Amino acid sequence: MEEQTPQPNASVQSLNRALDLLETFPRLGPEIGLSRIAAELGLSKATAYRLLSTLETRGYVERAPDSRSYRLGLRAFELGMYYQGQLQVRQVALPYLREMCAQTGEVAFLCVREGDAAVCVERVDGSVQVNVFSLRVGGHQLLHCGAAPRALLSGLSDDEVRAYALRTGLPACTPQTLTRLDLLLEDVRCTRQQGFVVSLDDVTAGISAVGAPVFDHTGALLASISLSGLTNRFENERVAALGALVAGAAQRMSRQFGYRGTGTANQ
Amino acid sequence: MEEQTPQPNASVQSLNRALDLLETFPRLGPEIGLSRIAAELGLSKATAYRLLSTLETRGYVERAPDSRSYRLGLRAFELGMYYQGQLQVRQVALPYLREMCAQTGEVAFLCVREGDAAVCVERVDGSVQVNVFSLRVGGHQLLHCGAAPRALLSGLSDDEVRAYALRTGLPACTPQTLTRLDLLLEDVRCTRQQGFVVSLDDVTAGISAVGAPVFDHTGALLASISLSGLTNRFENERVAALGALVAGAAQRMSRQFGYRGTGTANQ
DNA sequence: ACCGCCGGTTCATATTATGAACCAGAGGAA
DNA sequence: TTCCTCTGGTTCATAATATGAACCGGCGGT
Repeated sequence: MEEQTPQPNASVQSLNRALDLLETFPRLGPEIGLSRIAAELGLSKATAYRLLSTLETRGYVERAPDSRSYRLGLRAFELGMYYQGQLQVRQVALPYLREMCAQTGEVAFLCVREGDAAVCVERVDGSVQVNVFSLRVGGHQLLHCGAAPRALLSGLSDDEVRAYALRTGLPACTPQTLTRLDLLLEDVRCTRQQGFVVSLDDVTAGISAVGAPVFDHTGALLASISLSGLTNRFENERVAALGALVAGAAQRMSRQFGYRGTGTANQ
Repeated sequence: MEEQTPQPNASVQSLNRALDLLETFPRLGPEIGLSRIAAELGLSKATAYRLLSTLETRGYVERAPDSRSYRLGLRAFELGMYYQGQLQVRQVALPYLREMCAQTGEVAFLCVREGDAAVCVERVDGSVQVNVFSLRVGGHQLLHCGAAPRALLSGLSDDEVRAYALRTGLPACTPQTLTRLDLLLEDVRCTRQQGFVVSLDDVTAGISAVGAPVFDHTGALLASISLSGLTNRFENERVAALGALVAGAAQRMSRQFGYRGTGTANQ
């Protein structure tokens, strides 16, 4: 209770604690015990227990089969799926993702930005089976690693990219990850010019992708799409073709949202 | 503040209010204004605003593009997808769902029980395009309508079925819905005997399905699977074949969970 | 039989959430 | 234009609310 919260806005602390609690499950493994949770959040067991009880009766938290520890509950899932179903950019994107998959056999992703991360909101698999993607639907990825994330990054201004680099420090996923700001800025400009990102092994070794950003009628960055697959299927000429494909799809999507620009320098 | 909550367990009321608020979005449309929310929840605007602000800074609520009204946020989606990814029954079920789809061309569902409703946690589409299913992934359905829901119902005891009927009143979705307790009990017993449910137009006209329950090693009901499609593809002989297929898949799943019984009367 | 740890519970305390009343601004009507 | 009525947002004194130290009873290992 000896907090010195600057209180930037009105806020409800017990709700914040409950949200911290819910987010503990993804952080610390699917099932956690009461004492662990309390310790982790810096709460007394009583407080943690009350929060857990409330969340449990509401279905946002379940008891594990051993009935000792807790895990995330079904209601959380229901809310999340409702969000996905309502997301209009997803509705617009789905046919394009399917089309790209059918044409190429690769895997198509749709991502939106959340702060410094890209969140994958949809994935459509093509004919080629690949299961080593680090990006799950509903999962995060920093904006400078991967095709769809970097497509989002390229939709930001240079200043925003610089600020992003300062905040995150551009950690590397693989030796191919762009970890220097100057190279990243250059890449971002190149991306804006040709209309698509090329990502070769920069998030997972052996996985490559191409991606492109989607804008709305105000020119604001809305989402990004990508085509991912095994690196050995991404040789030079095909990369150009795939890039043109995603860039074209992204541009048609942007038009559908009323965007009048091109998002590229040529064309 | 003049509540007479019997307080069955420890509970945090501001958290309850926040959860009510989140659940308001699925109930009352994707985007809602502050005043509407406050009125709907019986809160003062100040309280609703504080809850919304907290949820918004945490990403569980977003502002609509018009920046006046609120909608569900990306974090809710992330949590939900984490739940789905961790759900072990889904991991086990997926190959079976895919197999059934590939063999039949129909659409396969996986449902789990949540109180009086079945919640769809996975859907795998076959070769036949059908988009009129009332059951979305993450969506509800009362237990007495539809193949997968009724498969869950058949996993309950007769007394539980009776209690369910009393609670819900067995509302009808279509003229084919079983709305009489005696018929429902008979159907449930029949289901247990033959090992699968047959659902003909009882939730949506023109849509039929077969389903079967999945049990764990303690014999507790874990989930149910179903195959759904256009009714004109569900003539008598094929229904029997499809029923045997889902019942077999469900039984193999149950075995995988350590269930030693058969769940049926024959075999 | 012991000990330590677990989840769960109690209760006096004061921190915390509360809503009536209040702004400022947007949009419609006249 | 002016007026009016909505909206979302803010303030502040009040008391209702959440809080954690200390406490159980039970389980598992030693």
